[in-house]
Amino acid sequence: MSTETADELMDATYTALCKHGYASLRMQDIADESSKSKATLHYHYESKQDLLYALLDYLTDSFADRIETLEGETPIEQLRSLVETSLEPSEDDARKQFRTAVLEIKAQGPYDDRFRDELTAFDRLLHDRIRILLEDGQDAGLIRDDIDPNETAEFIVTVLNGAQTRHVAVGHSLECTRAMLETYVCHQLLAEDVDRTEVGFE
Amino acid sequence: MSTETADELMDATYTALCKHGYASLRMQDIADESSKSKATLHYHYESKQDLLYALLDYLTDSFADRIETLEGETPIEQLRSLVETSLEPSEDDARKQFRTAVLEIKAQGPYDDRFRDELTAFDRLLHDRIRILLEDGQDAGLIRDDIDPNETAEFIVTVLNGAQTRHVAVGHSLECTRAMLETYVCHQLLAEDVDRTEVGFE
DNA sequence: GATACTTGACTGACTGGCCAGTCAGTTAGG
DNA sequence: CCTAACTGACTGGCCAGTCAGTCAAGTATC
Repeated sequence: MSTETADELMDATYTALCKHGYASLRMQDIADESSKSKATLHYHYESKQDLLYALLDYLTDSFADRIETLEGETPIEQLRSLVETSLEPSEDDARKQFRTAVLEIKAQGPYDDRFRDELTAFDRLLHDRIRILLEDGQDAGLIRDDIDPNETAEFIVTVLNGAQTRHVAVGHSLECTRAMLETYVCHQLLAEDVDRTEVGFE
Repeated sequence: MSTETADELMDATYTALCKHGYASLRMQDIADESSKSKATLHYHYESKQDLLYALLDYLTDSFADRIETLEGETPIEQLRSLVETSLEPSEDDARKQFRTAVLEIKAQGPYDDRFRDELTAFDRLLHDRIRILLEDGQDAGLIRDDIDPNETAEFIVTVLNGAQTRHVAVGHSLECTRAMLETYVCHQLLAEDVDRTEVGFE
């Protein structure tokens, strides 16, 4: 399969997944989003599951790239940027639909080993990135030395997951969680002698 | 329909939902868990969806009862008890399977108004209960006056959601989140002049 | 107290629609 | 030619929902 075709199919799968959701996603929906027929999808991919696994790989890779370089001078600002990306409001439907599809897939984790592995990779990427930001923050004297970067990163990842789940399930505001997380970072994590305004706090 | 039959069908639906998950739940699975036939389920309930809506009502009611009275003398201890119930480890599979099914249903929120309404009721029950505990804690002088009980309750509900999502999706430990939440309460919420040992902190 | 009628609960067997996956081809580039 | 890419038409399994009936527990009628 040519790279263009592969990319086209990944795009089509992504679009169809967002549009229809995981549960009611049909191979025909994916074909409809591409220039290829349903039979062609089966020609390139063993099964519908395989196609979805390929999409998850693809998304994980692009997520890894995206969190590599973050906006902001200090680790604190970079952390803020990471959080803002994760909790960016779904003004257009597209983002919320994607988050919904991801949540559907998360709920399939226990039934599908491959999904769980992909989700675990995703989770770990995010966790490790945050842990490193916290460690960098400690090295720069911006973050208290008495917090555990590992556990704190776990906590932040959990909060991000919670915000996304509630956003999808009950329409809860992402912004509300973002604000609480900002407060948490400012009061619990920031070293006492740091000038708040220097790291973007009011 | 007699109350016994109704209860039996709710039990059967609950058991089948946990055993098979939402996505692959068939009417036959539910019938298999009860003494009735599949056709009887359709006799009592318009559709499979209706049966599930009835189950959610049933579960929401029993959840409301359960959070009414919480173990513990002080609001702090009661909050701890509520958190522990929400994050009780899934030593037996049953609890994890139920959490998985709930997550599957949460991910259906955007596609099903009735589900979203039920989920919203559930979310609000939990949020309001926590808000009241925080307010009681403020009245008793146990919790800082400068935190907003409403926003803080939102934050805690979000953390609980996140813990459950990660637990289901990637098998992340619930205990780990429980511990971080304990620290959060102790450092961010507890009033400064409170003797930590009096409210169960080490 | 026997007979017929009614009704609610229940069921086995069936149907119709849906959809992943298959297959026997066609087409185009090398 | 040969092969990889591609396709329309088809198939088989699955499952929610339907239907024509059974059955037992009333309840009215004589």
